[in-house]
Amino acid sequence: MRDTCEKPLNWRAEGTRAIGLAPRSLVHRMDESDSCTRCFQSRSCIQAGLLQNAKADRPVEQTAAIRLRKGQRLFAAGRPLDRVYAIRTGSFKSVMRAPDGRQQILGFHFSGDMIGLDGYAAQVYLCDAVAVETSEACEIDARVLDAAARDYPAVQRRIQALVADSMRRAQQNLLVLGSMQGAERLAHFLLDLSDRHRGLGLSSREFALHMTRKDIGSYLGLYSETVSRLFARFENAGLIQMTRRHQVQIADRTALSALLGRPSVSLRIVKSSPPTAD
Amino acid sequence: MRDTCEKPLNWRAEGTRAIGLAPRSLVHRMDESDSCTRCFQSRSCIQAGLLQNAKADRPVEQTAAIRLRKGQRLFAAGRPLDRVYAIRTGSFKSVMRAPDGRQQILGFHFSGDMIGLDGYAAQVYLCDAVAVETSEACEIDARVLDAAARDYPAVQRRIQALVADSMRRAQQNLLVLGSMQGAERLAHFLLDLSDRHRGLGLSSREFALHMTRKDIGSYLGLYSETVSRLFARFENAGLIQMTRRHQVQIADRTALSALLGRPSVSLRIVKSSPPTAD
DNA sequence: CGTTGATTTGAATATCCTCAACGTGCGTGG
DNA sequence: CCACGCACGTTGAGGATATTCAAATCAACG
Repeated sequence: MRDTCEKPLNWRAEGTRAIGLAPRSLVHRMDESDSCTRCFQSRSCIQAGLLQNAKADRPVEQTAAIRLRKGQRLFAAGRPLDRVYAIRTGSFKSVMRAPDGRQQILGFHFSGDMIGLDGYAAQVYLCDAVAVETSEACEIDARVLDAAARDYPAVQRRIQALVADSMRRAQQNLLVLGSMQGAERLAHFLLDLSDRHRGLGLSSREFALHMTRKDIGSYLGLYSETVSRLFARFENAGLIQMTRRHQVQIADRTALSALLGRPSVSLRIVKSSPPTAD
Repeated sequence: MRDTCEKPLNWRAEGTRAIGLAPRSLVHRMDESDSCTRCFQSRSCIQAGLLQNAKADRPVEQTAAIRLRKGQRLFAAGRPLDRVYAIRTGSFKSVMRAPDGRQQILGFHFSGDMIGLDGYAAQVYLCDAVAVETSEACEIDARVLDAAARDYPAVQRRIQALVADSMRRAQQNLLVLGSMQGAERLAHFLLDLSDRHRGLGLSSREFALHMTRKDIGSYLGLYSETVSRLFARFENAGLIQMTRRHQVQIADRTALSALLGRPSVSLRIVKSSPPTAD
């Protein structure tokens, strides 16, 4: 019943993780650097991850992963939820649009995350999903997923956990927006990203921020200028370092965490731009 | 199979509405002013509403509704979700506590609302539920609910819809906190309450705000002083009128709605406190 | 190499927080 | 029933924080 390849799969960086219950439960494994498209582009990895764990084997259908360029929309709010998506590469943002044109970014999603599940109960997408950069997503048919959930308790539980996460995340963000001020919000954001990157097996110390300052601002309830200034303050205070325009390095994780929990106590300039040789 | 009383039930004001799919689907009906405790205090109304609609009859267990005084807690975040609750009378707030002691109010809930369902997927309560005033709630055993959901698609759908609502509400509030300023947030809050009161068959023009200014502030991401000042500005501008300390009357709904969608344009004093004879 | 969009920086302003004092209403107990 | 105490609410003044508008800089891309 195995189909394509036998190589180890970098489950964490691929769509499979989204549903897969544990790496060892996957049928297919593949090297991180391997790009065996035949396997990646099929729905097989995901379903294999699902069904193998449920102690079943199933024939696998071949479908292409969806590729989106920056700014393109994966799904639109209000549409009936017929598929959910596992992000293979790149990143997406969840955008909510108010009738008056205003928009709010509800979250950012990275490789391995599932998106669309916040609308699972409503059976309707609650927000737009827009690619932050060129990205690929595996589509998972909602009916197939429902069927799997009906037949296999483990799958059912996994889906529930993912839905629960999106609820928890929304409520957590309410706390962030409702009772933190700028510097604290940004610190929280950076630490959250850091943790999630660690979860992906990537560096939690240095990572890319492909979204714009405006996007970060929308997510944090701030204006892009404010975000920009906060980044500058963090850098001056020695908390972070911008290695490139969209690449941040956590220089002092402890001090960043210390920003949480209390108002923006100090943020004194630590190094007044000493002309160091780098 | 019917047990206690045959009188018409004010479904809207009672816990039954929470799950009941439509008033006419209820087995038991009772007059609004009637206090037939035997029926109200039993789980029967709720389950009858559930099961009758699903075209089934079942024996009914007798359990008391829970009565809480102001400030008492119905359930606590982190505990396994073994029951959900339908509010019979009074009101509750959902409170999230951060490890650092800070707290954020996630929502207010009134008679007829179900609470606890935001943690349904997680199988754990995600927040505390605290009585805003003396209140009564009917408990619904999660296992009984699950069983009903398994057996009856209509019940399943109803629960999903309620879970979906709590998700939608959380996301909507993210928009409010993330991209509206004080006056707009309060206007939104008042209009939301107004609509919900209409939904309960109560006046959408005048209603009570039993929660404190501090609670409203926490919910809206503002300080109680700011909330107080905003109320004063609204009253001066002729948008609302405080009939009592905790009773508000929407005087100019159109103008209130107009506050949404754009920044706090004007809020000019309409009547400079003319010494009217009242 | 020029155009475009994003980002940074500056200055002025608005909003909201913070502290403090005072007023009000409510419940308790005399 | 009244007096008291206490929590809540209101109001004011000052300051911190974030917005807003404007201009300059930077980066990416054709």
